[in-house]
Amino acid sequence: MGTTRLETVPEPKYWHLKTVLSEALDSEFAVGEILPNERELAARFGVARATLRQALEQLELEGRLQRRRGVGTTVAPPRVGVDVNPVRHSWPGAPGDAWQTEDCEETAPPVAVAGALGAEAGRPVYAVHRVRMAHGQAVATETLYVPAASVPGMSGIGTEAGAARGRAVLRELNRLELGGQDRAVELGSARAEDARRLDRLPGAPVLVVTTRYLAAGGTAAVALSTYRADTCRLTFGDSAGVSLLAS
Amino acid sequence: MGTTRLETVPEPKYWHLKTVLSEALDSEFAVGEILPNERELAARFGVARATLRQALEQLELEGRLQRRRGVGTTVAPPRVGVDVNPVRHSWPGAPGDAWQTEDCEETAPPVAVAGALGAEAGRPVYAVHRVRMAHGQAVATETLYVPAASVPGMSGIGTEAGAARGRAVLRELNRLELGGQDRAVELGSARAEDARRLDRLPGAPVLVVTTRYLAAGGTAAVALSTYRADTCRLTFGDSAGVSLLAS
DNA sequence: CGGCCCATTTGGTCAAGACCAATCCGACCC
DNA sequence: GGGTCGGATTGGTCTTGACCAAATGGGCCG
Repeated sequence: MGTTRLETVPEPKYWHLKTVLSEALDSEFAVGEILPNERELAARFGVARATLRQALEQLELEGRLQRRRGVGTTVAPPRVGVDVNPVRHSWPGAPGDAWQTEDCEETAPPVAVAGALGAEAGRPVYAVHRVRMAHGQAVATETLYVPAASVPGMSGIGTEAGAARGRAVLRELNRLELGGQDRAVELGSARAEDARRLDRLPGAPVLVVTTRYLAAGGTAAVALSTYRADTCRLTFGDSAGVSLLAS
Repeated sequence: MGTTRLETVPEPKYWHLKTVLSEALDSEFAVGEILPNERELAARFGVARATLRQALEQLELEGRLQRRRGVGTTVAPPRVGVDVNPVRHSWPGAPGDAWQTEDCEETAPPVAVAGALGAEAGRPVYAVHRVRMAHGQAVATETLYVPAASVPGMSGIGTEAGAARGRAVLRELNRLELGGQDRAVELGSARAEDARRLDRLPGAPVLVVTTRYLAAGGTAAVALSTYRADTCRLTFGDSAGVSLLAS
């Protein structure tokens, strides 16, 4: 990464800058390596720091960079493929399960959730909070909403601790005959609560996955999952889901 | 939306601002309505224009707003659900097909694509370019890579026009026994070419879908699709994929 | 030695102002 | 009537400069 000056070009400076940096990342830096700090990079390219940051933000959005206040900007490893179609036996307690149940509360569901649950609207639900780990870091949070009426075996542990109670809900739900799933994926920004769990700043880009678990009687449960968009590639199906983005 | 002043808060101003604006959008604005311009909004909230823009960018990322230079900032309609699991008969020519084939070229595939195609690496492929329409606007672009050897019936129309040639490739591909698909979804930023087709600025956030079409002999084709992240909610399965994000 | 504290480093936030470029629309001319 | 030119409007880009907050690491103190 030399002391290349930007010329007057029809395209925005930050866009050109992003291209230059991207090529430099490919050829001159190793994963995990730390870049010069923003003030020095800006000076080296002859642009304002704000302009440089615009380029860095794009690269971070694409999962090429990782920035941490007080530490620096490092080259990010390739995105990790995360299967959103976990086979049934990978639910809590089973081997290979990457989800960690953290809490469970009995509450009135948000309106959107109540609507998705159909006839069960307005009735109390269990909200089970889970976190998904990959490579030692949290990559996703999830809230699973289960109508209380669907898991009748729960009455015995009404006041138990959150995590254990959540595992019990999932165990009961696992006993039901589930007829399939129904998913949607969209872009969102992390709420303060999710950002904290994912070790990100509020507003960080996340992939929001909405799942409906279907049963004979209708919708057995719905889940709202948020995956770190910078580090995750969501896969559907058996393979690892090769990325063609490098092309 | 009154002349509310921001107080000194522990959270960033743009974050608070985003919350205030978001609530105002829910209660005081209709879809399609145009907001006051950025300079006036900034003055009204007593912040710098850059700070206001940070809040607007977040809201645009979440699909709440739509901004167009020279026009203004308008309230965006809810995201449109787009099924990425099109049934087979919806391929070109069939009724209900939202894809429009635009061009087709015979070329050497990018390395990432060659790798995904396995044994066919290095061999020439057809690159079919398509655009997906929804509600009268382009919401996705796609490049489908098919090994030339897989569609032998093409020799007769080698020099034909792009779009017609592309449709022929798809028709031939459709004759093969396809064994299923394999998908991955990740966040990306629109390349200049895709941005132009999607009526967005370069770097706009997109959902990148990588699809492998499987056949008996291995991978029959791969597709790289980019969906407008601001306007699309990708759905998998039969239902419309209700969004719980409003909660 | 062990733990606390503080200066340094680094990215994050914010301000004020300038100019650029896409768009729109009315005035004008043919 | 219809096309064309030109300002006015609006979001997009860029600069300079300042301060804030998380993280680190070295040094001091018990």
